[in-house]
Amino acid sequence: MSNEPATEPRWLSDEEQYAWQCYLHATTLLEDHLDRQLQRDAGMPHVYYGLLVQLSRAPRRRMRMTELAQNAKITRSRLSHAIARLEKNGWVRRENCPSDKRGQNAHLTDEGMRVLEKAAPGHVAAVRAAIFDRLSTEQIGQLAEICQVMTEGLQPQGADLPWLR
Amino acid sequence: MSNEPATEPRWLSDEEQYAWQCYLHATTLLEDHLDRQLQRDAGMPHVYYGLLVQLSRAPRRRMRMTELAQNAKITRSRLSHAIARLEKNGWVRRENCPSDKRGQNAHLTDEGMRVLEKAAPGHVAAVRAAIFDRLSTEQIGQLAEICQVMTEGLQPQGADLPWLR
DNA sequence: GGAGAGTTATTTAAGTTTTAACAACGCCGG
DNA sequence: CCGGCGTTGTTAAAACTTAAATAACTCTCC
Repeated sequence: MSNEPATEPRWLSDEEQYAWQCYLHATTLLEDHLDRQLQRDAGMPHVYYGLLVQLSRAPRRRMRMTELAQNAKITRSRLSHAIARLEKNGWVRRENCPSDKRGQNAHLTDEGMRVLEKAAPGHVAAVRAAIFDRLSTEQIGQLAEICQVMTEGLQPQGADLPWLR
Repeated sequence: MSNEPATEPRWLSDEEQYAWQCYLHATTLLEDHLDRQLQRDAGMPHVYYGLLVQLSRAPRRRMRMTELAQNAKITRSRLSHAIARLEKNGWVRRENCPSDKRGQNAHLTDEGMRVLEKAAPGHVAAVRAAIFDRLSTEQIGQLAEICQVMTEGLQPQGADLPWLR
């Protein structure tokens, strides 16, 4: 077993390097932008908002911690902290899972639902303004396609597909 | 001056919503992946690595703090902390700016350069494996184009273009 | 049934990021 | 020259994330 690179590393071509710069700039700017927008208008960062969205779409607004973490692409640890905070806000409550004594369900409260409904229009508007009102229909399809390919390569091996929709 | 939305919010279409999910998943997975890869192989997160890259490309491996922050798309505060950490590692050193007594130059040390050179091949390989070896030439162009459009809408108004390359 | 292995969720500590406030300096106009 | 205003970079405190360790529970297999 050896660690040295099998060959001279294949560097990025000019086009690739350029695309990579563009990608990094765009994604960090967007994430920052959405974080600020939501922090200002809803009092929480983007990831936390995403958790509420997930819960709002789940049956009975409840979801097991692990499932929620997987859907949101975050670690269980991070989720624990996040839910603790959201619980303090009164937007989520924890419940013991009846079928598995280890388990917890995160439950979006009515108040959490209200907060979400109040924040959603502004958030959608921000997302629109940053992306979908700027791209052609064609480009939106291309973006989805590209991101799918990326995800395939990054998804932990054997992650249970189908993973979206 | 009123705050209510002028009209019913325009929600995302199915295609847009799908693309948005794909985007969020792909970008968070990639960022996590690169963070882990670099943490493991180079002892620093992706953003910090990006700072070293910027410095390595600058004349005399030096750059003013504000300029570095702008290029890396992070706040000056965040940069201060980051440079403090990198300085502790011996990879960067601060120097007073001769022309402006308020200013500081971040200087990539020889040791920092070695760390960077050692980490670069693995990092490029990871980026390749996640993106560029999976996308067609056409898609790479599309990605760059899309990210450019996004960036245009997010760049702080009047940011001094031309901003890349 | 029970040992061993895997799963679920949390906790602790360390590291990172954000926000707001601040000190120090440069620049411009009177 | 000097007062006001903008800039540069840092800092303190709070918030957030990560990594590793842990307690409690389930599952598998004999």
